[in-house]
Amino acid sequence: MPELPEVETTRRGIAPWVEGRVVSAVQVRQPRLRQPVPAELAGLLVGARVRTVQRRAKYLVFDFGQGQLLVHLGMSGSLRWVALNEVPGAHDHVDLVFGDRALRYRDPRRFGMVLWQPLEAGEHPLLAGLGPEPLSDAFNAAWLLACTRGVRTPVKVALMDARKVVGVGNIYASESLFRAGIDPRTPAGALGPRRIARLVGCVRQTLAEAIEAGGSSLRDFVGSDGKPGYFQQQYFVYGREGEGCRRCGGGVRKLVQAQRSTYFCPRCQRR
DNA sequence: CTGGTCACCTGGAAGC
DNA sequence: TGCTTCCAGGTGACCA
Repeated sequence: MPELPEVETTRRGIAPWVEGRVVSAVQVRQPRLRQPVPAELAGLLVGARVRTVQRRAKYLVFDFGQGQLLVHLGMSGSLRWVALNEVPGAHDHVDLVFGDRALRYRDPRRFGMVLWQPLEAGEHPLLAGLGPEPLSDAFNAAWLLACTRGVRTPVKVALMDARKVVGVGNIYASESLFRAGIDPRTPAGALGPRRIARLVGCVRQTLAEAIEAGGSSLRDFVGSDGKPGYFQQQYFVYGREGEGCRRCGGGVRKLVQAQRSTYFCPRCQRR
């Protein structure tokens, strides 16, 4: 997916277009996403007005008053604001139509989701139990320290645990740990208050800078205005195995943790 | 509870 | 050129 910065960039890109507008039609070409797109989606949304477009973790939350449309972009999803007469491609699975324009959901790998949560049902189960937003005050050193005590999981894997903090994906987990000077293999519970505090700051800084940069330019991501053009962010370590560390010049190494690639500099990052 | 593994799906790149 | 294999931004479900 788009990691959190891409989701936030998408939100900022589409919100001005869809907020306040009324859905005139819904087109579902492929309902088989990670979870099925609700069959009654058109009946629920046609005639309803988008109040706000918010984000919780990597979910986009379209508030319609009587309920929320949750959109998760999975690994390869994107949302674009298109002219209705633009011919949909093979992986353009869902359109929310607003007059002569549409919000078009594309997702080649179909790991994403489009879900409906009625107002009376409260918080969606997938959102319940999520940890704090990384850029909120609730994600602080005291919290991370508390929820890593006794945890033997490598800190990189722990950072990607949504119960501890949401929105830290595979790229930014490696990047944050590089900035913090922490070896990704360190058991989370072995980090003391000072290093935990440093890590919290580095996570926030890494994500904030990426959002500022407009998200990273990745193969499947297309800007919400239709231009495929966020500039590629310069990563410290991600995807740079064998290349020189930008800080010390030493070789960046790659290892696999929990079936995901981790990149780090063994000289700059310590246990 | 924790920690580890698997599954879902397509496409692009690398390898032969 | 063409076929095969590997790998990719996520995360819920399942198991010991």
